[in-house]
Amino acid sequence: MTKIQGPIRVRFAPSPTGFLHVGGARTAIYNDLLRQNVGGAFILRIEDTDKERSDEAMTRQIQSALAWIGVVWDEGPFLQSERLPRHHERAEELLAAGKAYRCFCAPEELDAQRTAAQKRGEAFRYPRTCLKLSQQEIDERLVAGKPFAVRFKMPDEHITFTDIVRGDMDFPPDALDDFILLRSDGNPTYHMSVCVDDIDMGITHVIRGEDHLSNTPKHIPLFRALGGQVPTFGHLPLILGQDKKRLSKRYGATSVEEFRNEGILPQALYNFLALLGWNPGGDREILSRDEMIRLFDVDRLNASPAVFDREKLLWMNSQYLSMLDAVALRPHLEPFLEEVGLGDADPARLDAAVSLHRTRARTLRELAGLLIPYFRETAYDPEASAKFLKDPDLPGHLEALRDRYAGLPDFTKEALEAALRAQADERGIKAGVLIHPTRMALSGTASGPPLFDLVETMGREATVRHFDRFIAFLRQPQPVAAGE
RNA sequence: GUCCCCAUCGUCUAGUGGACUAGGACACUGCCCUUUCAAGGCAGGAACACGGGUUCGAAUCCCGUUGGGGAUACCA
Repeated sequence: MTKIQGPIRVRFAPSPTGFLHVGGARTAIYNDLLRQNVGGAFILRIEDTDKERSDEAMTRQIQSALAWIGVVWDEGPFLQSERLPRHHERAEELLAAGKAYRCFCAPEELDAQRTAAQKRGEAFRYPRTCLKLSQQEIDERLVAGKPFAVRFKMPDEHITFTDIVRGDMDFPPDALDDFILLRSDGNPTYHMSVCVDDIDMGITHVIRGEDHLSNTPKHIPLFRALGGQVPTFGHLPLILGQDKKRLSKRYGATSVEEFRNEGILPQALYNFLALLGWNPGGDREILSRDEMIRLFDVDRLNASPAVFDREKLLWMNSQYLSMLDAVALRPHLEPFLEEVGLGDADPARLDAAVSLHRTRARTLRELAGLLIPYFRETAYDPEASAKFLKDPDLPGHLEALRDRYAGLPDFTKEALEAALRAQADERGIKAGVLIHPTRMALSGTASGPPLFDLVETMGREATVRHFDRFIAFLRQPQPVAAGE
């Protein structure tokens, strides 16, 4: 297919009726990749003309979600609501030029006709009742103060265009009807607003969701009637849920904000969403934004819908967690540290602990949870600690090990390991007999990073304290289970 | 209902008429590594929706069926 030549002007035009959905985010990402790949400008436009459903807070929310995920826009945000007079003005021009006409038909009447047509198995098209009105009839209604909408006079011809992702499209004239440009309250409809804005903003490429595919044959003649350059279109397939139906709340998080709160890294979400419907060629899947920009090619955009796979997102996030070092992770981790009460923990120790645990967590929230034992006493996992209670020699072993560690000249993992193994030898036991309870004493769990890394990072003082506490735990009278 | 779009492992995908015994990734299973848990390495099971064509040859092109999705608004 044809290579897209820059500079181009693309736009992302969400309506602020909710948090930024992953589908919207993906659309923004493809616009971002295209814009960065070929050069030009990315325009952010907020389609807030539906005042009842729009919310200023959501507008800010969408911007912050886009910024967080790493989408860069060059112009805007422009609020569509502020351009209403302009939309109105252009509609008046179409009316004056005879490219649009007033429709006095009552909505209820049209609804009835629509239902009847559907019953007969036919597609309903506005029968152009009001197009046939004489000037005199129009004037009479105007004088009588009859409300009217303004309809676009659709040309009676096939509308064809080449969609970037779907190829050649052809819509026959009987599939289209004279849609409304201006409502009877004078407000422009979505179709009117988008086309006027796209023209005024010099948009050359419109990459949007598939739900707009059937709007495109309406928009193309409108662009022409308005004397504007018809942009190139590309319609992205939808993102589906596990049941292959449109992604919905039932499957958990669907907005960028929710993934952020769960502890997904922005790089991971960007990467994951970009690959949901686009393939850069080759087998690599972990790619930075810069690499994706370099490789981006609309020809490799998929036309079939994709199911959103949470598991794979989590996997990708864990890959990013492992790739980034503790310092790079710091700003992302901060809110989650606050959440678990580690907001003012010692940074050096925090970084050391993060390096030990990053490959063991799938989300930032999980990672923060794994860090707690380094700073606070935590409960011993009841199931995993139960078996240590059965060994009467264990408290003695651990006391000796504690004393050895307390007096160790250098508290390094090599020295710690040598000391532990030496003690095991002296006592004629296997190293594992000491290793496992020591891990439990320090972290409260049976799993985690290599033990001596854990001990070193914990530090001498805290280690000794943990030993004391665990020895006391082992020695306390054990409750006897009822019935035994 | 009508119009439009889509169809490769459970999922994301590679594949653009012969190199396909259909490749990779997630998930799953087994093995290795190992003080545990991860990570990593190796191996395994797992797909061309169905039916007709076209062609010497079809996952790939055409038609139909089925399934899924979208649009059918004075919502965006």
